[in-house]
Amino acid sequence: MAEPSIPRATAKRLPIYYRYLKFLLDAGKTRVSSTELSDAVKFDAATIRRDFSYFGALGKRGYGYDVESLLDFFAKILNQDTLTNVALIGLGNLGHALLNFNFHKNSNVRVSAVFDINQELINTIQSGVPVYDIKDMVNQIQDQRIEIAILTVPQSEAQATTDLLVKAGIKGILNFTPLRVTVPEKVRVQNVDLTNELQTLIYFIENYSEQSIN
Amino acid sequence: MAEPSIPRATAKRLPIYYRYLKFLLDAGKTRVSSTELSDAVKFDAATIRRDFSYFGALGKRGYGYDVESLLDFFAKILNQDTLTNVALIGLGNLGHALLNFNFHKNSNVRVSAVFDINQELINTIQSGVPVYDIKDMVNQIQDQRIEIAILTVPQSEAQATTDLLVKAGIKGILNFTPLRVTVPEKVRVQNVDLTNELQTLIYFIENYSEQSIN
DNA sequence: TGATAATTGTTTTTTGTTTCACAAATAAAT
DNA sequence: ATTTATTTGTGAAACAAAAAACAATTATCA
Repeated sequence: MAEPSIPRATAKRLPIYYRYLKFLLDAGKTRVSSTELSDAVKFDAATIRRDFSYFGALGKRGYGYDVESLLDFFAKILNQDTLTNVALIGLGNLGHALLNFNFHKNSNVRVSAVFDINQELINTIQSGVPVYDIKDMVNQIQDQRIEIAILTVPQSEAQATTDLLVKAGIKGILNFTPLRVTVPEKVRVQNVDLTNELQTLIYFIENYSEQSIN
Repeated sequence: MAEPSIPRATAKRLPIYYRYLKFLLDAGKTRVSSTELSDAVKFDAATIRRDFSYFGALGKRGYGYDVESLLDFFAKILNQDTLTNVALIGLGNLGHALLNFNFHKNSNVRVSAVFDINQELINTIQSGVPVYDIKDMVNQIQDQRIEIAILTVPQSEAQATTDLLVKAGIKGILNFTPLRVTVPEKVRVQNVDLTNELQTLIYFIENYSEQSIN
């Protein structure tokens, strides 16, 4: 692949562009300007043009961007042709919700294995996905060549479970626990901290007047 | 309050500091250094010292920070003495999970009202919280003086529901829908986009070698 | 008590990101 | 055909955040 390494801030916006372009295509739109995109995705139009320009000249001056070809381009960039299997670790409240959350509907991601310690769940199929004993996690992840895990275990188990994931050779963890887990350099962790999001929102409301946090 | 307006990046870290300090206090620790904090929360020690210094000289050179007084300080900053009631809009998969997700356990936040369109749920109590008809949302939110909403309705309803929330005078929305909703300046939106988080994680794994995204 | 080690608070530097502003290119209109 | 309106792509400026570096201060220990 070896794309020219794009700024991180840009990389985080790519899936948002992709999703909205898909929406536009479905809606039958053939062209779109950076200003229109800006209205929809709420990033400054200049930011959008700059983001796109990292990948070359994708638009046409005086015209805008061709929806279909731009979408095709981003599909390639984001590897939308390849299905990514992810493991879900921990089938509590949030785990269940994420299992039913249809990642697959708008993306190339599918939960293909669930791990838990609850004997009642182990060896059952939940929402179409097999549930395994967490004791078999390392082997299963290796056998199934899964590289991404969604972590929704209790905080107290977070580090130990992460260590197992690392041992299994996982490359990325979407961490829903409030613990900031420790991993080797090569493993990437993306934290989703719901309590934190809410508290930050409250803090901003109480202490700032202007808009937008993201 | 009118604190000297702190950088946004710092503000986002405050709840994380707060939570970890609470953990330290519970564990019986009386002092902590920026280096120790750095190990736990994964921000550079210099960043942590800088963050704290926006609030004055909270530490002691050669010693570190006193856990209890630092915690007290952050509790005030984050208004931890006041309970914040939030409304949950939409009781689907994710809504249920968030209702059972114990925000209250580590924070001053509580879901105090749920709104949905499902007649089977309306006027029942779910996980200790009353469910109202979404038709009564504007009135209820105003009567109960709720200022924050968690939005977990289907994407197709997201903008219309947001418009109602704005009408009801809500000040902040934690938006779990993939739609980037449009709101007036004064209303703050924090987007939590799960598909996006996963796709970003995958993109980073495939295209970058170094660590950490947040 | 004096020397050494630890650790903060802050200045400076570096890095990263966003936005402005406008020339270049194109499309649309007359 | 020519003019006018649009819209990109990008250099430069502005802004924001992170990290390095280190003086100042305090603790600890011999």
